[in-house]
Amino acid sequence: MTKAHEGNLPAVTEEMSQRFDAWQEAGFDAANCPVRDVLDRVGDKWSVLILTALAEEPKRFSALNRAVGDISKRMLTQTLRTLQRDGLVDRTVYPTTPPTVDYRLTELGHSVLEPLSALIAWAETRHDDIRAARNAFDEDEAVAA
Amino acid sequence: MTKAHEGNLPAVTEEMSQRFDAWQEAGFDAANCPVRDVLDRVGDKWSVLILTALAEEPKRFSALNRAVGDISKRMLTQTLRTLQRDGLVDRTVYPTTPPTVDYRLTELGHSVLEPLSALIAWAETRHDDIRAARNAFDEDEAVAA
DNA sequence: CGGCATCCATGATGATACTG
DNA sequence: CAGTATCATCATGGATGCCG
Repeated sequence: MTKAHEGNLPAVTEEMSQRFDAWQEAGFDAANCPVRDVLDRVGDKWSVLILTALAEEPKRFSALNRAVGDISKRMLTQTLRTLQRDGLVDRTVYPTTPPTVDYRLTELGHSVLEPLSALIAWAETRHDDIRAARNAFDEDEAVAA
Repeated sequence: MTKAHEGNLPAVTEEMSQRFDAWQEAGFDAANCPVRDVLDRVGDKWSVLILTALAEEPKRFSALNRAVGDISKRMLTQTLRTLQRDGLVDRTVYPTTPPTVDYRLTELGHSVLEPLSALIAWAETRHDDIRAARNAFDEDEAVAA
């Protein structure tokens, strides 16, 4: 019954349970939850990619479009607007013809790279484990059927 | 033009741009992207909440149902299945009548709490900034209209 | 170049009822 | 208790075409 993780990560475990208890007591209003707010942006299809693309230097709309790859102009515009609205990205228009617009991370946008980078690193180092678990699960399922 | 964030977080910035370059070179297959895999789970409506609820101790289905709050049995089942499939959660059935089932984090599940906790902490400390940015943005929009 | 408006397909989520 | 099955709904995202 005892798994390999008994007592391995007490600090974070403690942290998370306390957070959960706090949410419980506060009633946990999902509509106004900071975590949900952030995860909505982190969880959508393009935000993380755009944030990453802007990490090094500001980029223009069309440069972003090329950099991100197969994103449509519609989604690029929409995602950038949301990131801008949330204060993660700054939009600058230069009154040239044709118009020139560039996007850059704000201080807030830069600061989110830190926790985000940790999550991405976890994803990359642990992805093999996820894939293995997935294959095992699907095989068991196939046997059961 | 120079913002307050010039040269503030060089390490993470560097990390992220290198990651982005690596993705570019590799062709960035979105269908088989580790980050996308993780974000899909982190970004959905219930996974983080369930992971958090299971941080301290294993819980039974109905206990989870109560703990998480307004989740439907349907979504609880579905989310738990996915978490189990990805190897983050372990499901144990005790052959009693009526049936007893409990869910607990695997080592992999525990390990993701670390980067996740950092992201949640960021969300909670920076949420005021996000809200402020959002209000400012919406006001400007209202003025323009 | 940097968008916006429109339409549409898909998947995610919710409500409800039923079951071993 | 711990689900499954079915249907309805809604948000997300893609395709296309137009504009200053």
